[in-house]
Amino acid sequence: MTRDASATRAEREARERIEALGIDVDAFAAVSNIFRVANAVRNYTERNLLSQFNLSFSGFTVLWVLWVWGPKESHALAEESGISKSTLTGVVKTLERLGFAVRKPHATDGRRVFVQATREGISAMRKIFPRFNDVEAMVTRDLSAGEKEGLARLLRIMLHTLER
Amino acid sequence: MTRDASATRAEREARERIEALGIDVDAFAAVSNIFRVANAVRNYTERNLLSQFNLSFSGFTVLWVLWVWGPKESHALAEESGISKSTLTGVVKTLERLGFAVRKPHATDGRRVFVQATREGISAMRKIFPRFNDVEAMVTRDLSAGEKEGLARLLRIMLHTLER
DNA sequence: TTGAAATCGTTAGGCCACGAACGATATGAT
DNA sequence: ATCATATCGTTCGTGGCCTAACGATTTCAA
Repeated sequence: MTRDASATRAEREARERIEALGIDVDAFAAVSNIFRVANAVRNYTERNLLSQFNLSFSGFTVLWVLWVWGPKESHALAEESGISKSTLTGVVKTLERLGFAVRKPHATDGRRVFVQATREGISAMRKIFPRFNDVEAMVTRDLSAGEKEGLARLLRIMLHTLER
Repeated sequence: MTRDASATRAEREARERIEALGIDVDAFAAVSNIFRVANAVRNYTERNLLSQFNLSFSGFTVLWVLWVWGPKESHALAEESGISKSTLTGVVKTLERLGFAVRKPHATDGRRVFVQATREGISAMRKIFPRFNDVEAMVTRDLSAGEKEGLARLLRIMLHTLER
């Protein structure tokens, strides 16, 4: 069968080892599979796509945010990218080295810094993003459109739960 | 409303910026939300639970695998934990320093190494895992049991797709 | 108007992440 | 028995990732 949604061997093992402890097995299955999929997709895209552009997954994410939102201040860029500001400092340094982004000082506030994508950064994203989306389509190819929407809906509920 | 599954602002922005490019928007929404949730839950557990035991998320994962499966050879342990063997070397070093795991040479093959959890490692996992599961239950608290199962099912389909 | 407090991005230190290359060991063909 | 080949875990180099602490700057109250 093409769509094998039975529990993996790891899950069955875990279930046996754990059953006595009063564990919420549904929550465990849902969350641990989120980690598995995220990890697998991240590794796949880094190896097979992003490495060709010398981009890490985080570098790609940050550049993507800059592409979609336009110039952003550091703290907002970090938050939107899901990384800490100190990590962002390093990532932006790498993006600058690659010629994909630049830092711009704030006009009136000497503490603040804008980051914006360069023309090369934009141009690279226009090449990369469709291919990234190809990977997204590939990894979800055994889900129907309705299932993809349902998946996204459930995940958004979780995000909303986490944001409180 | 308690369950807000409408698209986030980021998603709406992205959609506008992207619509012209022939992108698979359902795949995009599904996959990008997987990353968002995984990232958020990982950060949450590292900050609020694992840090108390000096464990990183990877350290926790590896120790969890050892707890569930018993002693494992390095390559299998790395694979099951979703990290590379070179990363595993470092993580096991940390676990050894914490007293949570030990390395055991293979009886007849000088190249191979077993890793196994110590009594302290097992004891720590018995404390940590229920609390980890509490977090899993918390982040999925706005999903019904059926929705959690459905979520896990869709993710397993994706894993199966990726494993080919 | 000066001095405490808040806020900004960066740095420092530690661990984790990968691929590539390495030394040690084992295997298999001749 | 020997030598090429394969396989194992580790090391190396580079970069990402975090928190805590820092200097620089701004804000705001006295």
